[in-house]
Amino acid sequence: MVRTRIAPSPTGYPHIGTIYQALFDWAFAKKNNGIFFVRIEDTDRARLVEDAEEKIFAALDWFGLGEGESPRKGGPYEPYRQSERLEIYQKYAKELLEKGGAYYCFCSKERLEEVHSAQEKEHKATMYDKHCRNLSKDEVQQKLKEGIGYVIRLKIPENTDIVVKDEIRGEIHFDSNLIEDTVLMKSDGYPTYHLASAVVDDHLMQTSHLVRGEEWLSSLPKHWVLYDYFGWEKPLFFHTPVLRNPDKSKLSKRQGHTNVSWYQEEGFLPEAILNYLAQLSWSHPEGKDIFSLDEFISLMDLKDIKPVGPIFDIVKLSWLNGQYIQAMELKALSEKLKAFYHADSEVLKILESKQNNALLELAKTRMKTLKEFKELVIPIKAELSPEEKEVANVFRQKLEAITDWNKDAILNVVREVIKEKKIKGSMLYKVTTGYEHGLPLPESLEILGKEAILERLQ
RNA sequence: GGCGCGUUCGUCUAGUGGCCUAGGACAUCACGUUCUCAACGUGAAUAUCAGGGGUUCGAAUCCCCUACGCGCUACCA
Repeated sequence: MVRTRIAPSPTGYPHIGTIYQALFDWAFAKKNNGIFFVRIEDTDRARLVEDAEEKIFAALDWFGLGEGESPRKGGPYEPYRQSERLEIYQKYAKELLEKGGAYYCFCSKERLEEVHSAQEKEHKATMYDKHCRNLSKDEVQQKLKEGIGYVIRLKIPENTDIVVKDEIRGEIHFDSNLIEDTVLMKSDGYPTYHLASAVVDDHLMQTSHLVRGEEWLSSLPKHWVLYDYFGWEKPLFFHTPVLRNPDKSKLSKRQGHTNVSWYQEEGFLPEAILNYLAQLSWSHPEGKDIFSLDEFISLMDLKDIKPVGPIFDIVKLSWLNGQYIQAMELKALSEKLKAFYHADSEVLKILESKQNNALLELAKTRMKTLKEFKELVIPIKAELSPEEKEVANVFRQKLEAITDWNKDAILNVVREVIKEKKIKGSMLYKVTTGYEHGLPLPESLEILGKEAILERLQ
């Protein structure tokens, strides 16, 4: 049984990188008739954002990446929210303590800082010096009795070569002496990612293929050791590359757009974004750039993901989005636009008018995002120069003289004015729409009607 | 500093020892169409396959070194 998951932490609003992960998880589960589930990792109480969880699910729904099991849907491995699973982690931490795979650590923050700065001075790896690793049972009992705060740390074996396997990159070796005895249980009683997510929950929830960001690769040896201590079978690990800014750093708000909400506000289509994301580190066997989700599901495989961090190219995404818009049925496009402009009565009025379809047909190839629709159909008042005013006047008079209002007659007028006034076509657009370019004048003027146009040219 | 991962046109990529004098897509430029802008069509330019050593009759493809980029180096995930 294939079981994949995303495990977002509600410390911020939905990130495009989370969707990128979810896409591969979701598609792979679909492909294998498996389950894609969502677990909420809310163990970092300090950074918790109240409505973040709700927003994550809303984003998943918007993209159509629905999950089989989650806090909102329930499932056989409930609960799916880590803050509700505390006893479970405590139980396993205790088990590990008994097995000798972990130990109590009573070191103060101050002591840890001293150790780190001393190590830094000597240019050594900064890591816990295992000070509490060999405390005797009595010493531990004594300190516990005294009520000294503690954390539980993982006991990494010494002097061994830890060989882990990432399904995308192959075997990777780590010197165990360079792996820190990491904290498993914090002093507040909450577990860290290493204990809770990577190991206990993914084992208990039967994750078969674990897809996560490359930033976790460095801690894979810790998870490996943990699985071995518990004697559990490991999932297959796939570390996906991180999405990057144009300067190659990790995709950030400063340089790129990380929030899903930004893409929604700009009028990108979820299916186009998914298509873009899919072809970033995976490529269609026939070299296609545009392919459906179904096609992706049937052709993709997690091991075909490339380990190279791609730069997020908003220009190519825009092109793809434009292609999707062009390929849409008018009716579907109209619905999308209505939803997008639900709060904009001016645009809504046009979308609900009789001329809607004719206008959409003209607009279709001229917008890369839904947001660009508005300037194609809603004119603005632009400051006109004396020359432009004169052109507007002539244009108006000639249009007024048309008796049979149709695009051919309008086109004739357009040609005449351009010739007589020796102007470029763009000036005519400016005097009628406020923009230097827009929907073809003959067709759009015919659709809008003589009255409306004459009034606009006043 | 240490450890790990990575490196093919500006960008996303194809490529797994001979089909590669490296293919496609976006972007760029030109031409066609034309009432503007797009769309569409045609074409052009852009990569000594990070650099250097090997292995081989033959390497973008295998090995080693170096450089560079990125990630990790928290009682965050």
